[in-house]
Amino acid sequence: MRLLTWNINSLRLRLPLLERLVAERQPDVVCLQETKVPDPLFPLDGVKALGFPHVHYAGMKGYNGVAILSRLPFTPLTELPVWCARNDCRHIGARFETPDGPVLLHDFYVPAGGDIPDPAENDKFAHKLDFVDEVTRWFATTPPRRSIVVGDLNIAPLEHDVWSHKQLLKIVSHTPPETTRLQAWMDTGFVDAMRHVVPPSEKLYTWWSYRNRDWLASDRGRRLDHVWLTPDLIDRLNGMTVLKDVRGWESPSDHVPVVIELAI
DNA sequence: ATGGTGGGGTACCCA
Repeated sequence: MRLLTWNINSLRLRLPLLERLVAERQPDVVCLQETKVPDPLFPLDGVKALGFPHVHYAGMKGYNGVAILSRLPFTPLTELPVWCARNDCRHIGARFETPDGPVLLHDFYVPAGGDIPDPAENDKFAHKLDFVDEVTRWFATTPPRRSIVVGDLNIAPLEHDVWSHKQLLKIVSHTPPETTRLQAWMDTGFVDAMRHVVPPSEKLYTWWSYRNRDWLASDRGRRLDHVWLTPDLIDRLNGMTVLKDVRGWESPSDHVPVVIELAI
C-alpha cells in the first residue's frame, strides 16, 4: 500500500494539483486535511475520476475538513469520539481488510492553536492542548494494534523538526507543553515512521510558511505533518518520502505531502 | 517588534 497524507489547504482550489500528484506518485490511499469544503459541496466526481472509488470525508464551511480517498475498499470508522465536544471535522478513520487481518487508519487535523502559547490567554491554544490530551486518553484506554495515524498534527516535536530550535521554543507548534503532549500521544503505542527512516539528527520539514519571500532560500520549515505506525507494522515500512518539490508548484499548499510504502 | 501571504466567502476568521 502506498499511502499519502497532505494538508491540501482547500480541496476544491487544488484539485488540479491533487490530479498531478496522483499521476506522478500513484498512491493507493490519500489522506487529506484542511479540505475546507462542506460535505454537500465535496467534489466527489472529480475525486472518483482520479481513480479513487472509495471515499470518506467530513467537512464544514470555511475551515478544517478531512478526507480519505482510496483505490482499495475500506469501511469508515463510525465509533470515533467527538473531540472537545465540537463537531469540527478534524478526524476520520478507515478499516482496511488485509490477508493478515484488519489495519486501522486515522486521519487527523489537530488545531493549530493560535499565536499566544498560553492556555489562560488564548482559547485556541487551550483547545489544542485539550484536543491532544483527549486523543491521548482515548488511545491509552484502547491500545492501538495494526494501526496508522497520519495527518497535520500541527506540532513539530524534535529539535531538528524546526529550522531553529532555540528561536521556536516559544512559538506555537514547538513549545514544551505541545511537544511533551505529542510524545505522550505517540507513547500510547506508536512509532514515528518518518524518523524511523530519517535520523533525528537531520533537519526534516513538511511545512513552509506563505509569509516568506523565498521559502526555498530561507528554508524556515517545520515538520507539522506526521505518519505513525504501531510497532507490529513497522517491519512492513518500505520507504518514506517528503515531497518537498510540491511546495514549489504553482499556487501550492503551505504543507507538502508525505508518502509511505507499506507491505500490507 | 513588526509584518509578512494565503483560503473561505464577502466581514472578518483562520492558518
